[in-house]
Amino acid sequence: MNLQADTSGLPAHELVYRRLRDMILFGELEPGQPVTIQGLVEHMQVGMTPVREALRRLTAAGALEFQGNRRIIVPVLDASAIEELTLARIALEPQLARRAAQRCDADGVARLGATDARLDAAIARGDVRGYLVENHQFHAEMNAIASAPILTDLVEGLWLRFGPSLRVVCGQFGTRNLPDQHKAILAALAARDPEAAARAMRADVQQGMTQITEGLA
Amino acid sequence: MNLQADTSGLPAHELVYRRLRDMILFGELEPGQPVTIQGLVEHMQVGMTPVREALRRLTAAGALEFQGNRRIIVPVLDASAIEELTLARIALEPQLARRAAQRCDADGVARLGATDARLDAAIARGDVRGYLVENHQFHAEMNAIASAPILTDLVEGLWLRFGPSLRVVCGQFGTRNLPDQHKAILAALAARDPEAAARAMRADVQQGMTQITEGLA
DNA sequence: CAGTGCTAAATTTGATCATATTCTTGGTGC
DNA sequence: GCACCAAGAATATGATCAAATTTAGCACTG
Repeated sequence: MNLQADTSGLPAHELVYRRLRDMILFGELEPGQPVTIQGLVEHMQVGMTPVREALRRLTAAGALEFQGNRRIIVPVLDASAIEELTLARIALEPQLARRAAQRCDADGVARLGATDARLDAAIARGDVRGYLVENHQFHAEMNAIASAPILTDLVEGLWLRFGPSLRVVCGQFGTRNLPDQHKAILAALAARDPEAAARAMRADVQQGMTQITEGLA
Repeated sequence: MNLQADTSGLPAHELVYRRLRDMILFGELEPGQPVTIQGLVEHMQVGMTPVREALRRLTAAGALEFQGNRRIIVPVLDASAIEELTLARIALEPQLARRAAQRCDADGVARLGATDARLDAAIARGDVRGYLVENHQFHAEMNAIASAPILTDLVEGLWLRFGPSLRVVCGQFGTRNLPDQHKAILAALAARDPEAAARAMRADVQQGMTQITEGLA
């Protein structure tokens, strides 16, 4: 399982992008925090051109927000943003689960099961970052099985938008009280039942987004 | 009606982005065509940094495709890409129509009606580019009424993905045979009937994507 | 002798950086 | 409280380096 897929030879702007994306997804940046080009230039030991390109990609995806005044910040989600994100996730992610159930083989179920076990372990030891990483990994692996690159792209963009806020909520409550529907999803995939997979995913999304809503209220 | 909203004072990378986006949406680029940084630098009389940033934004949105070899091309859609785009549009755009119907006032209906009239005029005079511009404008105005910035962003990204291919299809058949559901959408908005608006939008999307599928077959 | 395929030089294109310029902002004096 | 000035940050350019593609030359084979 090679999470850290060979980074040598990749252009600097790609590496900066990935590091920033992980920082957003896994909670090293918090909502409202300003992100400066110069700060990243120093922090990452690279010129400003690659930094600028990475920031453009992330602002284009909505993972960062461009304030008119040449300032960039990590977006702060209001109630209506959360509502839109919920709507979009519920519209898209069950579709991916459905496709995954149609294409999943025993090997895929096994890999997802292993990821889910690592997720449970992270919860058990109270490891917030581990939870965020494995939870994302679980969904990413499922999306890979669905082999729908465009839908997966869209969904990844949504995750980037709520990543920092999810981290805030987890930071408040720790890893207690983090129920998910992963067992039901796994069962549906193993049974090759697309509709059950879609239903379980819908429930998982709904549950996750409710947590964000309540945590930020 | 100020389409060309004040461009003075905007940074060069923003202007390059908008020009490129319009070229993609309204058919000045065709699927498979390579897009080079240096070419754009000459064509647009700006330095390479702004061009690079605009290209990163567009590749992040899926409007352009990054070939591993440092080359960028306009994406060529295969059947499965069209299927995914159709799925995503049907999942999202009816939702926007529903919200628009809930928030639309008489003024909004009037503006949309005017845009649709210009669209019909463009079809009547066989103006393919005019058709593409006004068709996009119609949907953009409706999305503005829906006031759901995140969903609108997502949908705009989808349009960027199929823009060049839509242009190819229109180029083949001219503006004959370009039916749409705009009259039904307008009626639903005027009647403040969210479900009818969603149904009509679903039909409009389905119709448009079917045309692309058949045109490229 | 013509055609094919390989190798290497040349050209084109992309990536990065250092630097100059412009804009925003926060402080200072009136 | 308002105008002005200085500091810092973002924007934009051109130069430089690296990588990839194309082209040209050459040998080899049918």
